[in-house]
Amino acid sequence: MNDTNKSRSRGRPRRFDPDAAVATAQKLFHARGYDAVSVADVTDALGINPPSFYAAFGSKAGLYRRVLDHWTATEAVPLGDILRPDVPVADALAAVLEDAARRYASDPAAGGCLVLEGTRCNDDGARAAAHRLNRDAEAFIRDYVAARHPEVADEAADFVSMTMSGLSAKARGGYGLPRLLASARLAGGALARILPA
Amino acid sequence: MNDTNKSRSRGRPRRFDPDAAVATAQKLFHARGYDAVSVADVTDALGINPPSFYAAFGSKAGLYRRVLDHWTATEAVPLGDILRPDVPVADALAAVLEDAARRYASDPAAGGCLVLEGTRCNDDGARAAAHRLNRDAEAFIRDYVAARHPEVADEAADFVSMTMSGLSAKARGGYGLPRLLASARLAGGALARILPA
DNA sequence: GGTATTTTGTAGTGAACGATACAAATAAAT
DNA sequence: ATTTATTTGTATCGTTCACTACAAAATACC
Repeated sequence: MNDTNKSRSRGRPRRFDPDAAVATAQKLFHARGYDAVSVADVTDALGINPPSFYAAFGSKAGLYRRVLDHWTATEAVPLGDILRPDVPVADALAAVLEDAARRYASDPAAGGCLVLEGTRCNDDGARAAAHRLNRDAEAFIRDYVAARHPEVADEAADFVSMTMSGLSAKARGGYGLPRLLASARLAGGALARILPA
Repeated sequence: MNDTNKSRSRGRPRRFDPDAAVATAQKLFHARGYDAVSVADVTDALGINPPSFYAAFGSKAGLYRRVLDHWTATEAVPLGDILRPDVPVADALAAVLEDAARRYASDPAAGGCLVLEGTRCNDDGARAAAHRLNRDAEAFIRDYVAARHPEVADEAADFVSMTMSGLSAKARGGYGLPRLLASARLAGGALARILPA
């Protein structure tokens, strides 16, 4: 509201772009996990000092929340695109698993899914933020299945979610694309048994 | 060698039993994970002081290694019992997944598999120890499958391992036995497609 | 009983963590 | 040019971590 360009940026200009900083921090968090990345790691990578960091992001968890938002907008599995109403449900869910396998393996330096791995960190606020995103995704999948197969919606959504967690864990453990893809396809095939076209 | 009962225990006797201490520590590590358990947490739970702890276990990672040994001997999925040569491979692997689901859900306070969760901790030594156990289990499964279905041994072992990681993650996330079991059975069913009886 | 040996309790080590106090430095607004 | 708001660099703060030095206490051996 009072953030018009009238009273903006009086004084020394920022030496860094917050959006670019979020992208850099995302790489760090993705590669090493929330707990293993210190604020000093971030400030070193950005070439800034702690006060600038806290002025921009408030806290380590605050930066992580912005990283999660950036991730969901750019690199998360696009559930809204894949879960189409004109495709058999089993095929759509199998496509989600395949897409997850490809994304988790796309960056060998990174490790699995930023959100799923974030749900295991030791900071309450950061873990809660990641859990919230994960629950939203699970609910989205469950609702998609329920529209056509309500009696197995919970079972199918749980299985997809469980498989994505397993794929993410294995990606973090060093599995490459071929192995992840094979496991994802095997899991996807299982869905056809409870979700007839 | 010179640990005969001749030169044993001169001075004040131990106030705690190391074996019972390992069991107590196992509960702590299992419930909260390696990183979230401090040495102070352990010494408080045991009613001992840090010097006694370090005299008995050497280090936090040293205690963890003993906890892992105790776990594999008592609470790990008994692969040697389940993977029998007189059972169809697909059935045996499905039984492994079911057993894992039951074990991971058996203690609501605990979270998943001690070993699998340990592979994600931030201590190099502890993580390596957990990874080693996990690799051994994977190799055991792979060898079992290879004896009768060598062409799909890697694929099947990867899938079982990935599913166990997913089950453990979901157990840690709060899923109860019914949901874990449903996902485990769905995954087990997928194995029948590549492992004909 | 005296002595040797081991564990105990207290206290504290250095390092790393997330987060700040404070004043010099800088550039827009007047 | 002066003022004013903001960021910067430096130097921490307080806490927690894994781990240890040291001396008093307690028991087995002689």
